[in-house]
Amino acid sequence: MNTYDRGLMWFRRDLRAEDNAALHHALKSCRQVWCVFVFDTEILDPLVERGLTADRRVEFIRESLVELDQRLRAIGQAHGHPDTGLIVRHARARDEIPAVAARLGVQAVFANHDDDPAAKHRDAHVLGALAHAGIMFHGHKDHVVFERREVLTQAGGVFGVFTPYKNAWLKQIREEHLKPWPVEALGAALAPLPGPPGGEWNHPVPRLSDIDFEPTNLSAMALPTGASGAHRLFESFVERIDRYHEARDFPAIKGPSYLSVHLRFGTISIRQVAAVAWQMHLQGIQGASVWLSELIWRDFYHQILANHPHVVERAFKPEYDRIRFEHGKHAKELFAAWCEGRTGYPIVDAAMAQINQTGYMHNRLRMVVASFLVKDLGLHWHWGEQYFADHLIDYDLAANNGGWQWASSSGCDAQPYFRIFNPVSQSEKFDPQGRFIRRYLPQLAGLPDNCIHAPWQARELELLAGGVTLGSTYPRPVVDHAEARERTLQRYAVVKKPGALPG
DNA sequence: TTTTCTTTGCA
DNA sequence: GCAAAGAAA
Repeated sequence: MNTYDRGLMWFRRDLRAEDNAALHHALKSCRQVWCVFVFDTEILDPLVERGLTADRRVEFIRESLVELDQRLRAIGQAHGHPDTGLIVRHARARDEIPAVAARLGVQAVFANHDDDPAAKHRDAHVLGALAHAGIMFHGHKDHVVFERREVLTQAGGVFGVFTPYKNAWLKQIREEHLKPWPVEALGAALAPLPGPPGGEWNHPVPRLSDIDFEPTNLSAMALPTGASGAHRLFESFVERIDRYHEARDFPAIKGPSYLSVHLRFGTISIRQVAAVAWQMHLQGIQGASVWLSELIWRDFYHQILANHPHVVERAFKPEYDRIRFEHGKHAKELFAAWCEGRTGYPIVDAAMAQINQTGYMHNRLRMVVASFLVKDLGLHWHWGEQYFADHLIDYDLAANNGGWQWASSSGCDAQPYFRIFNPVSQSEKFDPQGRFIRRYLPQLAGLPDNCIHAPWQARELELLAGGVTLGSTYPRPVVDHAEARERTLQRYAVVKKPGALPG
């Protein structure tokens, strides 16, 4: 009945032991399955070399692996196999997976698709090495609802605009696309960990220090890790999902699901959450429809990256690569001010304080600070993209790149280049009482609501009463928005094709 | 998932 | 003199 005697399940961005496509298929088609996760030195060593050894993502992964290991043990135990669990390695994954597969004598390796260009490159290498040893490699769709070329235009092309993509997605979706891939019932195929307990192949999940990293403030934050943490967040989000459409744009209130990091690392199944959102959408619950749209954006950007991997290096729209951004000494100073949250625009600085202190930023603010970096400071969107990549706990190449290309107007279905956020009106609109600003910029907390969005316009008396001294306790604005806007319109004029109408 | 400027309409 | 509506970026 089994296709294989022995198999290896390789966990990557799918750190859960439920509704997991590759794990399901491994357990179903092999008599015995080992489970492995590799802390990939190809990814981690550069972080160590750059001194970025306090990384919330590494800690999130580590905590989530502890739970995954426990869960695999519990499932094995329920089937009378007491010695199962997760093998955790710290090595170069492209070499280690073939080595582990050979050591365990498996006939097949199972993993879920990862369409990041670097991951695809790594997987191609692994597949080659495995093939050389006569071992099969099975990849499965798991991370998104529809991947690669599953949603296409009537002409058979890849969608480049969101709305028609979304319409086609909604037309195509069926219950069966969201059915879970069960794991628990198949647990009898989980193999005992090799070697003696405590040995190289049978040890607890390493501590951060074992892999040259150090703890962050993750444990102090209200961000629960692992599959159990994801479920808690999802349960509490479902209670307020009917208000999502009204609440999601206001960073001071609890509008979002806060599931992004869990979807990033697969501690919750996209099918599970999309099924709930879709059912509620069909019942006409507006908040659920809007949230489902966000999940479709996620699929959209993943299929853009899968089909147009050049977006990592270049603008989706080639003419946008003609734009000359600032790059001199002054540009670097402006960039440092943006990174450190001292631009003088409170909403921008509060948002940068949020990412710096927590590794998270509210989505409305991601748009605001991205627009500010590109269209107020005149800096290349790659700079901001890289900063987010280094600091966001939920950093995902497809979504982050899509977001920055959108903000810089260079991407698919991006906002038109002349759509330039005004940081003050965004602040007034989405943080009207300055509650978010006060939370992250306590030095401005004493200002009245009507001054907090643009302290440089406040009267001297109000600043004094609020305990604010511009240029000392809080910076003056590093650029004038109206002037910057004019410069940006000039800068972007090069994308206009002669004779063609913009937009 | 916008902003800004100009025009229009009403007082 | 203002707000609403419309056009342009």
